[in-house]
Amino acid sequence: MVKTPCCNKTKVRKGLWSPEEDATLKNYIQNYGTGGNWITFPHKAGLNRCGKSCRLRWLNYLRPDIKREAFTLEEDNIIYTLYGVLGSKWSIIASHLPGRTDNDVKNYWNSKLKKKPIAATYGYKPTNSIDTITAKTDLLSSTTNTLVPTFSAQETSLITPCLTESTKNPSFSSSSQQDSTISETFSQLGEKYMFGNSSCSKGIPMDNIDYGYFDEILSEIWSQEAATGGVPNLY
DNA sequence: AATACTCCCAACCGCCAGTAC
DNA sequence: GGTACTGGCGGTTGGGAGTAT
Repeated sequence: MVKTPCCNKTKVRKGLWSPEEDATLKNYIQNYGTGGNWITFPHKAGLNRCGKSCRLRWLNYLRPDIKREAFTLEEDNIIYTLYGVLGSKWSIIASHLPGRTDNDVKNYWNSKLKKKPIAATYGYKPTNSIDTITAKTDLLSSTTNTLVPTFSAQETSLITPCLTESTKNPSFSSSSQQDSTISETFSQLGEKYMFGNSSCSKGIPMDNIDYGYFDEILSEIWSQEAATGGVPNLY
C-alpha cells in the first residue's frame, strides 16, 4: 500500500515551536477542542504545522496536567519495576505516572535511569520485582505448584518461569559468584519475560492485565525501604 | 577565552493497528 | 475484503546548554 503523508512536508514548518505557535495551539484547543481530527487541526487553528506535530506538542508539552518537576524516587521505582516486567512499553509505564508522558519517561530512562549502577548491572532493576514475586511463592499451591487464581492463566504463564528460576537457582556461595549468577539469571528471566510480554501484547488486550499486582510490588518495596531507611536488602 | 565534548530533551520519522468507506 | 486514512507508539536524531580541557 502506498503510504500517504499526513501533510505536505515541504510546506509545513518544522523544528522547535515558537511561543506564538504554542499560544495559538493552546488557545484554540482551550476554546474549541481538537475537533477530533489532528490532520485537519492545523488548518482550522491557523498553524503552519503538520497535524502530528501539533498533537505531539499538545500531548507532550502544552497539556495543562503535564508535570514539569524532577522525577521522584517513587517514580524511579515505578519505572524500574514496570520496565523490568514490560520492557520499553513507555506509554503503559507513563500511564502509571500521573502528569508524565511516554516521551518524558523514555527520555528519563535513556538519559538517567539506565546509567545508574544497579540498572547497568542488571539491565534494569528487577531485583525488587523478582524478589517480591519470589516472596509470593506462598501463594503457590503446594500440591499443584500453580499460582492461586489472583492471576489470569496468561499472566501465570508469564510469571511461572520467573518463579521457577528464582526459587530454584542454585549455589549462591560467594558474593562474586552470586553477583554473576544473579546477573545471568536476570538476563535469562528478562528474555523470557520479554518474550512472554511480546506474545502477551499480541494475544491479550493489555487492558486485561491487573496492574494492581504492580501496586502490590511497589508497596512492598516502599515499606521495606521505609523500614530499613534505604534500598531493600536484596538476597 | 576558545574550543571540544557530553548530556539532555524536544521533535521528527516510520511503522503498525484500528476504523471508515 | 480491500483500500485509504488517522492516531498512537517506540526509536532515533538535532541542537542547545552545560562542562571539561
